[in-house]
Amino acid sequence: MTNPASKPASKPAVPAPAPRSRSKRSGSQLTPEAIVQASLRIAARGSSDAFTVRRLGEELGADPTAVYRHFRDKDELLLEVADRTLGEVLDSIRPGLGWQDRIRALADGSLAVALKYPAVASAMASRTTRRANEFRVVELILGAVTEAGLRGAEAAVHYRMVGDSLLALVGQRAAYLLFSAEARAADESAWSREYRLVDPQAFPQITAVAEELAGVTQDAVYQARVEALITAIETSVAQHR
Amino acid sequence: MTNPASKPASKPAVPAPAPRSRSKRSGSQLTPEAIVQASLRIAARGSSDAFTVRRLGEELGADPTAVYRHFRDKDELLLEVADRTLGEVLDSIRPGLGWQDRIRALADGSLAVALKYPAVASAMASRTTRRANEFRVVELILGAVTEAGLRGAEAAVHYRMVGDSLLALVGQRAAYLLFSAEARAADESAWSREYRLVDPQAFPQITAVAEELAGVTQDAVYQARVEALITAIETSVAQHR
DNA sequence: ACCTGAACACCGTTCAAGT
DNA sequence: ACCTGAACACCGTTCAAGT
Repeated sequence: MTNPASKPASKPAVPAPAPRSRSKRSGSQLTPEAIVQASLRIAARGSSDAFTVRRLGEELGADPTAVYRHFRDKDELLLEVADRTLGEVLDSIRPGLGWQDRIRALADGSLAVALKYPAVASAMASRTTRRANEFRVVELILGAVTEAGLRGAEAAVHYRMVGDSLLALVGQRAAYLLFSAEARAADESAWSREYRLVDPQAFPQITAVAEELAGVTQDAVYQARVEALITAIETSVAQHR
Repeated sequence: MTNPASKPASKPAVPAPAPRSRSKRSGSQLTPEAIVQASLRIAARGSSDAFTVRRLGEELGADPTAVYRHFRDKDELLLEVADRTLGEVLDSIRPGLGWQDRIRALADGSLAVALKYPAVASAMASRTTRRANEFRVVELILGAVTEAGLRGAEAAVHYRMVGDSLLALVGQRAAYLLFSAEARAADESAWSREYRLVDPQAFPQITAVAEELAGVTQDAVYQARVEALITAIETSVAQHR
């Protein structure tokens, strides 16, 4: 209902009268769907292939500017692509879970999809698609906080807490994946080396846990952040009882 | 001091012995400090002035490429500028607070500074400066989680949870501030209008709290996210007792 | 109706040339 | 030793021209 590619390939099995002359010239023949699919392929290549409209034209075998006949600008295309990836997230969540596990599954699925299409997740960290699948995600989170026991304004603000936090969390991970190997190496050396060489007088706390700081994994931080959201909901429920 | 025409008509009344020949030609005479200060001025102008090296050259009254004599690339300059803004955050935290209020003060200060220099906060949401003031922030957060009662690996992972979450939170708010007015309006209309027009059959949860969703303020979400971090630390302390 | 391709107004960065 | 300015390799987007 909300998807723009609403033309349903409606020609049935009966032989089409004219084979729709299309391979004539440059073979392009664009559709919004083809553009979205090409965008997803490029985004899935991660840092090895930038998601630019010129690269997109190449992938489509068309002039770079041809996409402007189907999308107002690159941002509108990005919103559509992002909503498509949200569909992948939703499809990955199996039914029948309790509210805590539903949030965990949403977080896990979001992270997996964000790492699959890092350019999309990184660009969407502060955005809202306002498209079909986003409404489904909102419904999912609201269902979870309601099942937990929150109502009204309390449910609304906790939905926003969860939604914004997950978006930021997976956006951060995706952006990290897009960094140059050099920048990532510098970042990791901070934890593994620089924090061990700090002045113990000036930084006693860092000195005390320098070893443990180097051992913290991204997955441990991810899990702590997701569990913090769940705990916050539980705490709010307990307070409003 | 803020005007770009920095030629100060500097010949004083009394003839200085050797006036350190500098105002000779183009009057630029760059230093790393002057470049950082100019960057902060530009960043403080928000979305009305993009933080580009060409704009920076203009602000300095020098050729845009002159900054490359003092910083390896734009990223290194950004890291230096970001660490400077971290100093502003630290200066805003008054001493003598308990660990919870220390985290709240850090969050409040970070938000204020992020909204003051949105281009910097937005670019740093997934980064680490590895510079002096960042070490001070790490020490502050570690001190808070230690005072709360966490030790070793548990303290380390909770430090990362707090640090990464605050970075993401204020980065999101800063990025939102940089959006075009048009994009912001579209975002707000989602909450105030589109969510009220949703199909009640397909989206019962959204329908139930559509009114409250429109009423959620950014400040309420911000507070919920900060309190979630504090609650997570308290919960972890209670569990490990 | 849709695609092409030149063109525009930007980016960050390099490098030979100036002083 | 430091700054300049042309130049390069990119961006997203517009628009007249093609078919």
